[in-house]
Amino acid sequence: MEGKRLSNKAVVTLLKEILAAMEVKGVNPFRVRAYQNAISILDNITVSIYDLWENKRLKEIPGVGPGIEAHLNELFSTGVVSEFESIKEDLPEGMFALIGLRGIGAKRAYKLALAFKLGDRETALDKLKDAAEKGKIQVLEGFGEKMEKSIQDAIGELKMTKNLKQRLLIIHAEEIVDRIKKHMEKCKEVVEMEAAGSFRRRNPTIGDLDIPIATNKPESVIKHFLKFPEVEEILVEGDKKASVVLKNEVQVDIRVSTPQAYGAMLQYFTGSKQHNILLRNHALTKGMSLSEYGIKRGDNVKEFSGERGFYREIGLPYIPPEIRHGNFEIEAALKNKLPELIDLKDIKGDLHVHTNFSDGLNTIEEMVEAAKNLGYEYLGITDHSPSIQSRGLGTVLKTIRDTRKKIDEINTSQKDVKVLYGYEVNISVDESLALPEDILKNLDFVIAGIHTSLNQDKKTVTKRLLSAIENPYVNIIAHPSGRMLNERDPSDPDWNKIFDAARDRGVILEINGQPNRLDLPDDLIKSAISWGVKLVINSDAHSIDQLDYMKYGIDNARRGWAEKKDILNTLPYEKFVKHLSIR
DNA sequence: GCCGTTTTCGGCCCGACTGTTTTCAGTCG
Repeated sequence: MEGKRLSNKAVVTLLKEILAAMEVKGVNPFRVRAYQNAISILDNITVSIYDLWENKRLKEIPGVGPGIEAHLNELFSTGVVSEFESIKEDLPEGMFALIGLRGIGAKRAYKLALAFKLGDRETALDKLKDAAEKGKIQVLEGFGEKMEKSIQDAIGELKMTKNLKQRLLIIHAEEIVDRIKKHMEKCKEVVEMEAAGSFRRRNPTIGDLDIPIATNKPESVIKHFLKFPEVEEILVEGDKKASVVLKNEVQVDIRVSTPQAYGAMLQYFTGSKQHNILLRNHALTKGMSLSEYGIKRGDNVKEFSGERGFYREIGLPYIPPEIRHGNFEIEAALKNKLPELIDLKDIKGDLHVHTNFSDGLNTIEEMVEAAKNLGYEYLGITDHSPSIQSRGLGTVLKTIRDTRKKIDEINTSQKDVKVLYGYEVNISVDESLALPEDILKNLDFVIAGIHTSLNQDKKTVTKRLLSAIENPYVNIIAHPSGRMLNERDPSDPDWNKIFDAARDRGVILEINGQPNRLDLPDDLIKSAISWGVKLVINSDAHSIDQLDYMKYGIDNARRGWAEKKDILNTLPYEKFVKHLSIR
C-alpha cells in the first residue's frame, strides 16, 4: 500500500481544525466529543499513525472507530478528505490562525474572523491586532473591554494556550517544583502537597505543573501561593484554584482541598485526562460518579484522604501514576493483571558511562567509586571509540591495551564493583562500525549506536540498525530511536524487524536515562517487552553526578510497563555476564 | 462518532472560572 505519508502532527492539526469547524457548525456535541477524544489519543501516540494505517491497524487505536478510520484512510490514500473539505468550505480561513491564542477557542475565532473578514491565515493576526487597537472588538456582541485587552495582549506577546508551548524536560521541572515547595513550606496552613499531573506520571516532558494542596484554610494557602516570587502573571484566581505563569513562562495550576478529601483531588489532578475519563466511565457502570471531591452514590459523596481507598472503592487495585495513560491499565487492573513495575532499587549495575578518556568529566576510578556508593555490583565503561582515521591504528591499539591494563588493575585493587570494558561504537552511515571486529572481540562487551544522519528514510535506518544487531560482537544497541526531546523526533525504522532480530540474536536494547533522550520511548518499551526483547536501563553518565540519571530511565521503563524480569541489569553480576556471552 | 461485565441502541466525565451577562456561553483542564 503506497499513499501520502503525513506526520502525526500534520494529521492531528488537520483533525483539530475539523473539530473547530464542527464546533462552529453546531453539529451533535457528542460527535464533537468523539473527535476530541480521538484527537487527544492520536496526539499522544509516538508511533507513526501513517504506519498504523499501512498495516491496517488504525482500528486498534482506542477512540478511532469506523467513521474516523474511513476518513484517515481517505486522507492517506488521496491527501484530502472530501467530508472535511465540505465542512470547512464556508468558514473563513483566518479563524484557524486565531485558535490557540489564550482564551480563543473555535467560536470566538469564528466570530472574530467573520467580523473582520479574516480570509487568509497569514494576515489574520495582524488584522485582528489592528481591530483591537482601534477598539473594534469590544463593541462586538459577546465581547467587551476586558476581552479586547486580553486579545491584544495575547497577540502582542504571542501568548498561546499551554499545550502549544515548548515542553519542559522533567529534570528542569524538578528544580521548579523544589522552589515552589520551599516557598509553600513557609505557609503553616499547608497540610500536604505534591506536584501531580504529567510530572507525577513521570512524563519525559512536562507542559505545566499541577499541584494539589491539602489545607483547612484554602484562602490563605492560595494567597500565599500567589506571592511566590517567580510569578509573572495571574491567570485565574478563585476559591478553589489558581493559575499563574512564572517568569520562565511555565504555567502552574494549584487546587486546594480538605485533607480528608485530598486523595480524590490528587487522583483527579494526576490524570491523565484520558485515564480519568475511562475511570469515570468505569465507575458509572457501577452506579458511581467520580469527581475531584470524591465518589458520589446517589446524593452522598464519600471522601478519601488517599488514592488507594479511592481506587479500592471502585473495585480496582492501586494503579501507579506512571501507567495512567488511559489505554489498557484499567482493563488490566480489572483482571488483576497490572505489572509489578521495576524499581530503582532493583538495579545492580550501569552499562553505559563515559570517562575523561572521551567526553566525560571524571576518571575511571572516580566513576567506579561513585558506582560503589550507589551499591552497584558492576559498571560498564563505555567511552566513545577512539577514531582510527584521525589517530592511526597503532595509537588506538596502544590506548586500548593501556585501558585494559588499567581496568584489570582496578578489578584487582577493589572487589566491590566489577568493571567491564566496552566502547560505545558508532554505527556509520555506510552501516559499518567505527571499530574493526578484531578489536571488538577483545572487549568485554560492545554498545553500538547511531549518532549521525538520523533522518534517513525508513528502509535505510532499518538496515543500519539491523547490520549492527547482526554483528556478532555487538551486545547492546544504545538509545535505539535516536530521539532528542524538543530537538529531534525519533527515527522511524521498522520496529517489528528490529525487535525480531534483537530477540533472535540476544541483542539487548537500551533504555537511555539521559533526560533529553529517554530512549527507547515508553510505548516502544512496551512493544519490545511483548516481543520478548530484553532491555537494560543505563544512565549514559558523563560525570559521577549523572549516574543518578538512572532514575529517569527507571521512570521511563515503568511508563513502558517494564518489570524486573524484563531488565537485564537487575541480574547479579554472574548471571548478567552469562547473558553477554550468549552472543 | 464511539462503545459494551445488564446494552449493537442509547447513552456519552465532571467541574472551575471569566466575562459577558441578569442566567449563561465559552474556554480550559
